This record gives sequence, C-alpha cells and structure tokens, in this order.
Amino acid sequence: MPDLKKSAVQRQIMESFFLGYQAFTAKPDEMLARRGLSRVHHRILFFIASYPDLSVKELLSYLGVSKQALNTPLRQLIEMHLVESLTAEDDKRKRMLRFTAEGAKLEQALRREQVRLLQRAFDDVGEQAVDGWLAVNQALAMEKARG
Amino acid sequence: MPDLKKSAVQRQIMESFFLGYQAFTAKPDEMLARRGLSRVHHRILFFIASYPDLSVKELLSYLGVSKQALNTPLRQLIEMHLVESLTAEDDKRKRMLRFTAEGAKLEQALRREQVRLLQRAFDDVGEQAVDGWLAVNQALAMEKARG
DNA sequence: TTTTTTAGGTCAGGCATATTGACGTATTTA
DNA sequence: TAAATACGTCAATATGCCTGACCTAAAAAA
Repeated sequence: MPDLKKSAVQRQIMESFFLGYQAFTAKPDEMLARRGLSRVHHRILFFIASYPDLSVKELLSYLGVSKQALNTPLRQLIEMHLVESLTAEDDKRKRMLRFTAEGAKLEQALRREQVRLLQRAFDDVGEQAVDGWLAVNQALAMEKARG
Repeated sequence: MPDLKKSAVQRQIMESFFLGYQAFTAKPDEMLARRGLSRVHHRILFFIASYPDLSVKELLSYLGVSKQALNTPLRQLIEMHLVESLTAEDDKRKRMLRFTAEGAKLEQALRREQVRLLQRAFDDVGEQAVDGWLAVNQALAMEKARG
C-alpha cells in the first residue's frame, strides 16, 4: 500500500491508471481507424453487444450524447452492414438495434484484443492482484453512481 | 478470479474499467469546464506538475499531438496566469514551462479530488486489493510500452 | 564565419464532430 | 381527436485537430 499523502506517489498512481487505460483502448482504436471508425462507433458496438435489441433512445441514454451526434456514426454502422435497425413488434416507433453477422465478428475481434491485453497483464501479476484490480474498478464505478 | 472465457464476463470487466476511469476523470473535467478548460489543459497541467521546467518539445512528445494543437490550450493557460513560460538559461531557444502559484493551486485541487475518489474506493476494498489494482495498471502500462 | 538545424510560434485551409433549434413522419397514448 | 413519444434529418454554429507553409531567434555544424 503506497503512501497516498505524497504528491509524487499520487501522480505516479494517476499516471499508471492513465497509461493502463490508454493501453486498453489503443488496439481497438487502431483497428477501428483502419475502417474509418472511431471510439464513438466502438461505444455503440459495445452497448449493442451488452444489450442486444436496445432502442435508439436507450442507446442515447447510455452514450450521453445528443440525438444528432449519434445519427451520423450509427448511420455509418448501418450503411456498412455492421448493425441493423429493425422495427420493434410491440411498438412500431421503436427501432431494435442489433449486429449483423459481420458486426458481431467485429465486436468479437475488438474484444478479443482487449481481453488478450488484459490476460497478458493478469498473467504478470497473479490471481490475487487481478481480483483486487476488479474490486477497485467496481468500487470506482460505484462511487460514480453515488456521486 | 473470474472466468475470462465468457463473453458476458469479459464485457462486464471492460465496462467496470471504463466506468471506473470515467469516474476518475469526471470531477476534474467538471472543475476545468467551469473555467472554460478541457482535458487537454488537464494533461498539460499534469505533465508540468510531473516534470517541472520541461520544454515545449518535451511536452509535445508526452502529449503526442501536433505543435499547432498544443498552441491554443497552452497559450490559454499562460494568458490565464496558470502557467509561465521562461526562456532557458542554457539554451535560449527553449522555454521552460512551470506553474504560477495559482496554477500550482489548480493542479493540487484537481489532484486532491482524484485522490479523494481513489481513497474512497480504496477504503471500500482493503489494502491487498489496492496493491493488486496498482500492479495490474502498471502491467498494462508496461504492455503498452512493449507493444 | 557562413550555413544548416533546431525550438518555438503563428496563419490558413480543410475535415470531423459536437451543439442547439427546428421541422416532419409515424405511432401510441390520453 | 389531441397530445406525447420515437426516430430521423436539415441548418447554423462552434470547436478542435490536422497538414502545410512561413517566420524569428538561437545553437550547431560546416
């Protein structure tokens, strides 16, 4: 347990977090860039993967951007046949967003690279450290929810 | 140790990391926004704090942006009397970047909020988890350096 | 000492993306 | 039938980054 009262220690911890997160996003960023896509597209793909058949409104609330900001990247994903937008049965105003086969493949490829990176880091530090890492991330996420 | 072979587990781990990092940057983002500043300014402040009297070129290499992209935010910080740019003694082409008293105060305030968040999360999970979290972040940062 | 390189700064044009506001359509709910 | 909702799009505006070009001052190399 480092001494969190020292400025230099604080900065070093913050820098590791920053660099670690940057490493985590670097590979997908690069893979998406090759297709002319960006991190917004990645987030869209992530939420469609996590909540298949979610509506545009739900997606908007997860992303926290305006309808107009979502419009372009989502349309691009649909035009590239990575995502499809189907009218919902129960409410025909709603669109259900899901992957095409190709879209699912891309999401898997992105995730595989991120998991591979995590796995390599996990292998370096041991099981106990991994559990701690997960616990702190979850605690931070909770703090966010709490305010 | 979670089962990293399951897609849902993978996504949940990735989501915690994302949310945790977002929580980590949320407060500074908000504090900076009140002054009309953004995350680029934060990164500039971070590097000046970590490497006082660094040159513009060094700062550029840390940030990984173009000279023109740095120009505006750095000038703003200087005009707001948060950072000062002093000609180096040994090489008068170089500018040494450092905080003014007010700039140092802002950097401390930003860092204090981030440390406070970390501390709350750390308190929730215990010492061993914290050490694990730090170890994994460092391993990830290393993986980045390794490629 | 003259020439070249380096550090820093700025301007212009182009591109991408975010915002707010307004409008239009289809559908559902009150 | 009227009001609200879900979605989509157009326009104007603002921001931010990029590349390329050009400039000064200073240091390094010739």
